[in-house]
Amino acid sequence: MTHTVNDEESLDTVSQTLKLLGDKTRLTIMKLLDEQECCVCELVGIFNTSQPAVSQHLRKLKDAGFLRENRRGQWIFYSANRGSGQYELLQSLIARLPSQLYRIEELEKKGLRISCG
Amino acid sequence: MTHTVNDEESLDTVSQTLKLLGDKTRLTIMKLLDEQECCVCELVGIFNTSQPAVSQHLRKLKDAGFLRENRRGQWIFYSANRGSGQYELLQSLIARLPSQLYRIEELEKKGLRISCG
DNA sequence: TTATTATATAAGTATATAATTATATGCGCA
DNA sequence: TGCGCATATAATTATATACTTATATAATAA
Repeated sequence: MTHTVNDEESLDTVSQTLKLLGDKTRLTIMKLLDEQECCVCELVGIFNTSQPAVSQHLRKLKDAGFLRENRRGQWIFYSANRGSGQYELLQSLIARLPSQLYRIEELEKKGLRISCG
Repeated sequence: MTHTVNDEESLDTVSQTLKLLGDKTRLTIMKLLDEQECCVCELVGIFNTSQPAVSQHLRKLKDAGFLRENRRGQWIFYSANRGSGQYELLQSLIARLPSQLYRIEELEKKGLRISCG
């Protein structure tokens, strides 16, 4: 058995995934969205970045197949796509991270939670 | 139990590690060096990059604690540092990748192998 | 010692990435 | 319809990253 094209693809796929998750904001977003569906404005309230910055991170994660989106009225709720072919890899990474649910609780204290879901 | 400083560190540590390994060349280097100790000139022969480029990748990996170095004469041999605190994370990633030993075999065929080790 | 080989580092350049600002789109409601 | 809010996209700017070229360091061998 020798080197195959699939081998190369595996290196490409994994390195691209790691590059995507090698950003602290995106990694945190994935951890949180694996625990709890959130809309964009909640994520904006949680992270110290602008709405476009959050949108752009979400776009990259969605393009890679890591997110599901779910519109309800004017809000778009995002959550981890557990059907992604890369979900197991994602899971093995975020399982190491502390829960981010406390961020949602902080949002609630500030009255910024969108609870229409 | 609430949010702690360690939690933040975990997010920082993991995201930095993923950023480091989110480069295809570095990821491949780590896979290979986990299987087989190699010197710099062998890695230069294997990857299509210059010697300084390889050196710079090795430096980053070494700074992160992922590599052990071992000088023998004029050669410096690198291998995965299995004692790294992050080795388990590293292992969970590279275990998914195909063996890179075929690259060593190709080197041998070209007569570029440093077999003094 | 000098020459040669292996490796590292520094400086510069090119490219990629993330963030901001500005604008567009889409939905709900008066 | 028109307005306000949520989100997305485009364009720009700032920053980070990877690579190249040039040079320095270290070891060996003549």
